[in-house]
Amino acid sequence: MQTFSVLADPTRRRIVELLATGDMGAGDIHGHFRITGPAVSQHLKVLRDAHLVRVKVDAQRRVYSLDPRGLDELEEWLLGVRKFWNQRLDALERALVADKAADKKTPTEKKRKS
Amino acid sequence: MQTFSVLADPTRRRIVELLATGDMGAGDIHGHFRITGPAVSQHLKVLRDAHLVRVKVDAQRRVYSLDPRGLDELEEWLLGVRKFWNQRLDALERALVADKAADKKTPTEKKRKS
DNA sequence: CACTTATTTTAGCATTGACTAATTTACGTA
DNA sequence: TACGTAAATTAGTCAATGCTAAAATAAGTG
Repeated sequence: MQTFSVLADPTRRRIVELLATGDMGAGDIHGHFRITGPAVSQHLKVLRDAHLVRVKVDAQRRVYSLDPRGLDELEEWLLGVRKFWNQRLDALERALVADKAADKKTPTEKKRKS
Repeated sequence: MQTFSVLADPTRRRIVELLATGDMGAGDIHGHFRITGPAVSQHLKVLRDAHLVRVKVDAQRRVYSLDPRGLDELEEWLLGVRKFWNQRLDALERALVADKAADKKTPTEKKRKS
């Protein structure tokens, strides 16, 4: 999961946001930033390696577009964490429901955490 | 969105994954890694500042748990990007459908990009 | 109060990584 | 082939950050 460190850079995040709105040549991307062309090129290489963007070569122009694989990987990690997290919350809720049921049988006796 | 740089560190990511399965004291977390206690403590501070975990003080023990806010922020960014991206794909599909409809009217004449 | 346990804070070091300037590669055109 | 444009690569610098060791804080215990 290099995806996180790749998107940790604000410039690279903005490039992804930019490409979400439409495909774009390397020069066009460069136009949105104050940094030099090589800097943008380096960021694009990192994004390519992480499968967050892809290139289509058209003569000496390179047209960049979003690659869904990178974002998918991100989402999978997020879902994985949430899955375990929700299982815990569900178990907690079941315990509370069971507790409430026990209360109903002996309403005057309050249950406390051991 | 410091969330990405915070989760860029693999140790911090594992701490989040760990806490997704259940709350845990700082010492218990430390037990899962080879690095020193202070290193873990520093990571926990970073995670706290990013609202990815929170602490409950119990005497000299600190019990850590997941804080949903951090992950929510992450998901919002992801959804934002996907939103624009899907809008583009939808527009593209509409164009293709319109193109196909035009083809139906004049089946022998193939439409090409501009 | 001295002592132990649990954890954080501080200081200093080593590595990583983002940037610029200079060079290189690749393609199209006079 | 020489030239111009588009983009990538290389080399070197500087700041950010993760680590350890040492010290500090805080709470319970003899």
